[in-house]
Amino acid sequence: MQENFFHQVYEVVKLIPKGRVTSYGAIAKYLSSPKAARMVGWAMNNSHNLEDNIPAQRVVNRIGLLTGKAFFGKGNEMAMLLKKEGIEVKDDQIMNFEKYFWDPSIELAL
DNA sequence: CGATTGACGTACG
DNA sequence: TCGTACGCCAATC
Repeated sequence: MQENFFHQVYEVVKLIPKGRVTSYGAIAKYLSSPKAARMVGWAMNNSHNLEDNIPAQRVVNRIGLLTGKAFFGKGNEMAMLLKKEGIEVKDDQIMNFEKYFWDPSIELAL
């Protein structure tokens, strides 16, 4: 367990199961900072600089929109990765978002 | 070193 | 119900 907010974000993101997605707010809320969703996004941006492979494609905004797809390359690689995991993505929007939603505050909290 | 921005979300008018 | 303001913390200008 790390006390750094950023590091905790990375830990949670790496724990996201394949074929599931979560939101910045859900992670922020899990870290006891519901309004710190922006920091989660920032962490994802910085994650590209990390050696660890952070599945940032599984992290989207609260409505299931792939807001950060532009950071995955020129094409819609982010949407493609999600589709490969069995997630339905239409026009950068995850279909049945609630169905694929993975809430750390529920899945990890005991 | 001070001000602004940023892969968001909640609160308030 | 819709629109605007603020908070979160670090990085960048």
